[in-house]
Amino acid sequence: MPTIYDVAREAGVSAATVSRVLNGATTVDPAMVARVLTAVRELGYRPNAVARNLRRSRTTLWAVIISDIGNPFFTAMVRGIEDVAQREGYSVVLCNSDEDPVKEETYVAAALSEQMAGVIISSSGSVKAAKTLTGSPVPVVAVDRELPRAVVDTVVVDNEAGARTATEHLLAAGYRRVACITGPEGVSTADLRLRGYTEAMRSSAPAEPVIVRTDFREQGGYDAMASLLSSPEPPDAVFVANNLMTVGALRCLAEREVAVPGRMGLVGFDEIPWADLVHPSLTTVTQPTYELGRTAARLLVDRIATPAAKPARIVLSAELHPRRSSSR
Amino acid sequence: MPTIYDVAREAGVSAATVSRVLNGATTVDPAMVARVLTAVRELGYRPNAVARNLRRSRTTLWAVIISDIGNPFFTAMVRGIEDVAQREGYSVVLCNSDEDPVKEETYVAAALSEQMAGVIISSSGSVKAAKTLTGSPVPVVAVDRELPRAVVDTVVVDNEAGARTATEHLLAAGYRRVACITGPEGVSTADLRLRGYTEAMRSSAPAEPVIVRTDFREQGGYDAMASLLSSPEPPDAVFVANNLMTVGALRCLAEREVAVPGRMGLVGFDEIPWADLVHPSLTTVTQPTYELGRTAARLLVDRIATPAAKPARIVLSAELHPRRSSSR
DNA sequence: TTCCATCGAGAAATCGATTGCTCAGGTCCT
DNA sequence: AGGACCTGAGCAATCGATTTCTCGATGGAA
Repeated sequence: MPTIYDVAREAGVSAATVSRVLNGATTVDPAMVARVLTAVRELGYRPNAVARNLRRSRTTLWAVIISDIGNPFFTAMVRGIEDVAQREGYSVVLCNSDEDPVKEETYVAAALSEQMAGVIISSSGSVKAAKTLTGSPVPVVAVDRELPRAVVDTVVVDNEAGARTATEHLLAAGYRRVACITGPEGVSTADLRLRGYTEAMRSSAPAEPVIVRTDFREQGGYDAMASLLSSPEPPDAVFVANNLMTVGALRCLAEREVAVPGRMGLVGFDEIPWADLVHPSLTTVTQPTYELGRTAARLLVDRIATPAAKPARIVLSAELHPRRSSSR
Repeated sequence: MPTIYDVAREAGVSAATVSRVLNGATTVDPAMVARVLTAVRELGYRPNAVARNLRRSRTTLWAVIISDIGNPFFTAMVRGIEDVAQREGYSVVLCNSDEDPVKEETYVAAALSEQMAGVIISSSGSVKAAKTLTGSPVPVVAVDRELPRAVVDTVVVDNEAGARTATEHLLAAGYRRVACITGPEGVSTADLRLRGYTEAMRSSAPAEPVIVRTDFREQGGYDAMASLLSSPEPPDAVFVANNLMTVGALRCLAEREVAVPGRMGLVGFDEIPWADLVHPSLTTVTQPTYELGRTAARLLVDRIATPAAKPARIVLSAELHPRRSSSR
């Protein structure tokens, strides 16, 4: 791989001039510019970004730390982030923490070591990772999930309201014993969606709340639904706090031939791809996923520009999409 | 951010010793090791990976360039790659080319500039990107799709055989006018699956092959199916060459209330999440997705170890999963 | 013609970590 | 006791690009 010195020699100029041609471009004689560009082309020179980053002590990489790359919700969000990043001249490095706090900490450490220009994170709950981030000078934006015990730029949806609406929707449809399947404690979306559910139940439900906590995965939803079904007094409807768990729950119901929505009503949080094509079509609370990503990216751009600004907090709204699975 | 010199001063040793403590660990007095580690902890020192990479002239990052991050097939594959990478001490940088050759070229250029340790790519067809890669010293592995006009380590499934099986399955079920919806010319999976279909039609079909080319997206599948339906002599079955297009096709059929499998048989290539829960459940040709990723990652590890070895070519097999959408 | 301002380009320092080389001090053998 | 050898740690070069400083050349004004 040729270096800037090879180019300089080939063009008969100094390395400084080559650098100026490729970056500043000001104050360089057009004839030299031409010579340099020719040399660059002939040698197939490609600047060493590592050396540049070291000298400039900054990079053009963003670390985006999400908790499940298999979840279409996150990948849609990432698209929103990417589109902004690209326009602003940044590249996105996607890190998949897999809902594992230890992996999350590893990725955070790597992002800092690699001198990333910024971090966008959807926390899987590691307080240590959060502390490391806030204790460092790197700009951070929390998206979808709050960063535990930290005050940073944040973009979320109104999880509580969304969950309340979903639960009330089930109650209004005539379901009585509405249960809730939610995610791990300490993950803000799990806790807030649970709170929305509990509130709705408190204020208007004829039955006590029934809560199952599990991970945010398909298998978790399956298992949770199985345990609900085998309880002495099974619910007649369930509000499920994320998309993959909803699919798991539905699969469980399908396997056991429990009629949905006849014997069991179902509402899920998050968009589910082809939710309209499954049988029955799924009622969901959808979020402006792409917008969530875009907004987070914009906040990060602002934060990089003015590191001292007061942290922003943006709450987008979630919307109920009634379909078959909740209609009695 | 403290540097290695700050640590050295704090511990009363030279920077070289700090480096040796944190890396080599050989030939350092235990007392000094302790002093250094204490200083590291107290200062919250975190080695600057950029500087290290420059000095070592190598990194521990892999660029994984895929063509659609929204496609669950790719994300599953990425998991396989990640698991191997993690075990081998590499981090994975995911790059989403979005089926856009220009974006692909940009990412390839970035990977080279950033001195990535290796590249795993599922080409969206850019010959230029392929040339750049093979003309560079960086280890490359092609996965899922061949790298155009290049001889590199490759992991694919037997697309031709899979497509042939799928088509023969439809013919055996009694469908006559079987059409094919496939992806862009120049993308190996699109071309090979088409060839498998054509072979099956040649050898045993009562009707002429009907082919629609589109992109590998859901909307593309939708549009392709719409155009097939509005042709003077619509097919009675369709083989669709990837998962997202299959979903698009199914949505089109559902909207127009074309009975599947009654009036139209359907088989798709690639795993489709909850293919068993949609209505009707979808017959698919599935690939060992995770294994594809793992194998590619292993090849990359080998290639990095022995750059001069002869390129390997591994073909895994795809398997037909008959479900409702193709049963007459 | 001389002097000053301006412009353009090179020399060299720099970013932070790694590593080859060197050398001091101690051990062991003869 | 003297010399060979080994251990452990520091000095300084190095990776490749950027950027400050410096200086020569040019042009315009007096």
